Amino acid sequence: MTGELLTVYHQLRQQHGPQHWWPAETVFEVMIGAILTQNTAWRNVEHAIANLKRANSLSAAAILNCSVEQLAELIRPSGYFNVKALRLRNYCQWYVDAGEFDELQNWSTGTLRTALLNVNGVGPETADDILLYAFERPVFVVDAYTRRIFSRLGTVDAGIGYEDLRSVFETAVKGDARIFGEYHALIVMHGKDICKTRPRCTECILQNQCDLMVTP
DNA sequence: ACCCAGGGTCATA
DNA sequence: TATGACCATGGG
Repeated sequence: MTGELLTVYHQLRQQHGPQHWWPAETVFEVMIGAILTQNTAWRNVEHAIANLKRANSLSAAAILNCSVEQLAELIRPSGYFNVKALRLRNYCQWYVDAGEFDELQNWSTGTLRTALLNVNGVGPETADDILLYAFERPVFVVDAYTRRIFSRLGTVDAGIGYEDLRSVFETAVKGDARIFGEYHALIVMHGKDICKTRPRCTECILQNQCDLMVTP
């Protein structure tokens, strides 16, 4: 990794320490969590996943065996429960049809990404979450924090598109999945634990400007 | 009471 | 291709 992106990585790493993401017990839990966390606080997703576990429904077969109404009720705390229930079903149907992890593991990253994006309810960020944290492919997950931080630092234009910003990171970072995962985790952690609650806190290392993270 | 969170789809111009 | 409406809970 080189340049400003390396500098910021070290600053975030020094401030927050190692993250060891994604918080999940299995690769399937990563996939479900990636869908449930769309525009939703992770805390709410934890409740939904706990409900699925309690109902012994955290598997593709169990989810496909539920009615959408039952599924929606289980994931209610994660918000958008009606659309997300359909998205989970769409994903699980594709996953089972494709041969699940043991088969998908053999697909190239490009083929797998295209297939994921073809599932209704899986967009670029969700696909990259799954590619990185479930399949351990070296892709960078771009989120709202990434664009906000690096456009304000002047690294990229504020209106840069998802694919262009992903390309900037993947070109500069050039590492394995572990480093991509740590970087994304650090960006999210910086947003929700420090800058969100303490605008202008003096502990922030990003040019001493925690207001970088405050919504414009 | 108000604001937003680890997005994505669909209709419209 | 580019905006806008819509989805919905829980914590600050």
